[in-house]
Amino acid sequence: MSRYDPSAFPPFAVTVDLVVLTVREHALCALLVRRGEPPYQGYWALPGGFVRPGEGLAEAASRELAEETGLRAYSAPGHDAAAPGTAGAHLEQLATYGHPQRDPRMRVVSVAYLVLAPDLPTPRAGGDASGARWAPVTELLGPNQVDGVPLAFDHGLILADGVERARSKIEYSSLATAFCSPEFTVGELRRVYEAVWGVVLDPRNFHRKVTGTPGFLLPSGGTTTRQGGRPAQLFTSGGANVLNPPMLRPES
Amino acid sequence: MSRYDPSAFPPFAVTVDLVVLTVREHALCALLVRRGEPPYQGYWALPGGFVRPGEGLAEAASRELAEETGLRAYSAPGHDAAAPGTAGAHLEQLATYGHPQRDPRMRVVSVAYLVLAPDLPTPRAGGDASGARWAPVTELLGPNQVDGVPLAFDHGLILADGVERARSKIEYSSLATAFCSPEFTVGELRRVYEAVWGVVLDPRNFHRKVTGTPGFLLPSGGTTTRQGGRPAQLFTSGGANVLNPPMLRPES
DNA sequence: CTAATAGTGTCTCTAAGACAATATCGT
DNA sequence: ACGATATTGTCTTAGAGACACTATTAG
Repeated sequence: MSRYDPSAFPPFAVTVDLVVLTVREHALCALLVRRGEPPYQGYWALPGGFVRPGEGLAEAASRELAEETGLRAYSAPGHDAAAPGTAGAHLEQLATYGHPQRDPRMRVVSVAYLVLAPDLPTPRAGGDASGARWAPVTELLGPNQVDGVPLAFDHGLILADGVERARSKIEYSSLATAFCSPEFTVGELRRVYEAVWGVVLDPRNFHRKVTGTPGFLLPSGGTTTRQGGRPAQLFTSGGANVLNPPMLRPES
Repeated sequence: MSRYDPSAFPPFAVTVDLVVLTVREHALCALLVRRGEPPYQGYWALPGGFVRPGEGLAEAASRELAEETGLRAYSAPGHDAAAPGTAGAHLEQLATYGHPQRDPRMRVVSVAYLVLAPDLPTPRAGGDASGARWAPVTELLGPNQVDGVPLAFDHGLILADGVERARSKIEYSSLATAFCSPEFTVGELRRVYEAVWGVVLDPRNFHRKVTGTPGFLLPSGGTTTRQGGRPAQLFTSGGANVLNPPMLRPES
């Protein structure tokens, strides 16, 4: 068989799976859906589905995200305005999983995408999922499980990779702002870092650092007192893709 | 159609493409093969090929690498001993490319892998390739081309992503040692950084930095004078996956 | 000897971490 | 006033970059 012979290719199914992360109540949470049919019926799984003919991979991920959560995603550059009543979310490709036996029925290659979203109302169940929930990732990692039951397929592994990507990427990019509303305070951003890394940060050093890193934050002019205490300045993301100097994770 | 209905999936072909990088004569070079058949007949392309039924993705990448170069690859953890007469190479997944029209004949999703190898004898042409060569990446990037002709398919984009991954990953990992022979000197390692980043580094500060970073280098005891001048200590890779503090790319 | 590369030391400056102190709100 | 959060400032220390200097080889 020649290298690119189109008439003799082995048959594969291609799916996308989504690691959708948000910060809720000071904890990093992942979106799970309950499978309504075999295999793994009744198990919790990552949202996802088949890539359609003629549809790009990121496009498929974006579509599945909208179907299951109503979220509108923007890929890395060029933040599309979100439609009214919906919120924007960061979307990027994570990795591809293609172990021959990862699906018991047939050969499935799944391209996983990572989505970072601000805190949202409880997800709506969409598609074939018979339920959806946010679960704190600390409960899902380790022996990956929900109430003692692991996630379907290799989704525990995919989730772990997604969480690790998010934890490392907020070090050297302004991606942590994707977990915040369009306007946010330094304190809110700090609580995002604390939740994602699972650490406690010094508010004074954090403030000096983020406001002193070029391109990280843009003052929007307003102030808010929604956290109580002295009113805090509001910022929007400066959109810098790479932070210099980077934010450093403690205890390393 | 339900989310994972195995009887109604759209047909995809799945391939692997390889971005194989090495440092030759103080330049970062990529391995290209010449296509022997349409489409893009006569164009230079990345090595690659179909994933076989029952074969994992990394396994397919490893097989294609061996077929086209004789290189034996090791995935990130657990460096397998290379077979006699062959050299080991680092292999990791890069990204997946699935634009619906990326192959003019049919729907092909390609999982790209990044391979970092020490300098080697000129590659042997294998498989259907009617030729193979190392090309400096500085000539291939920008308006991606070889002698004014772009690479086949979207391989220019894949190559650019692979080079960027290599450039950023040697900052915070000991991966640069994958470009060196098993035993190497600090000067040889510095020339790797200079070639990959396209910069000139201060030999004195570089020496202080790499020898002072825990887990980066292990003294092997021997010395060599293969560079001329005062004999240099030989080191092996310390295997640290994450460098702390990281190597910093100048001019940022 | 000179040329070349290896390796050490010294100085300056940036920035991280540990705090003290002040500012401005809700109650 | 009190408690909470925001923000500024100060001190100490680690580490990056510039660069003088010494060490050890080949020719």
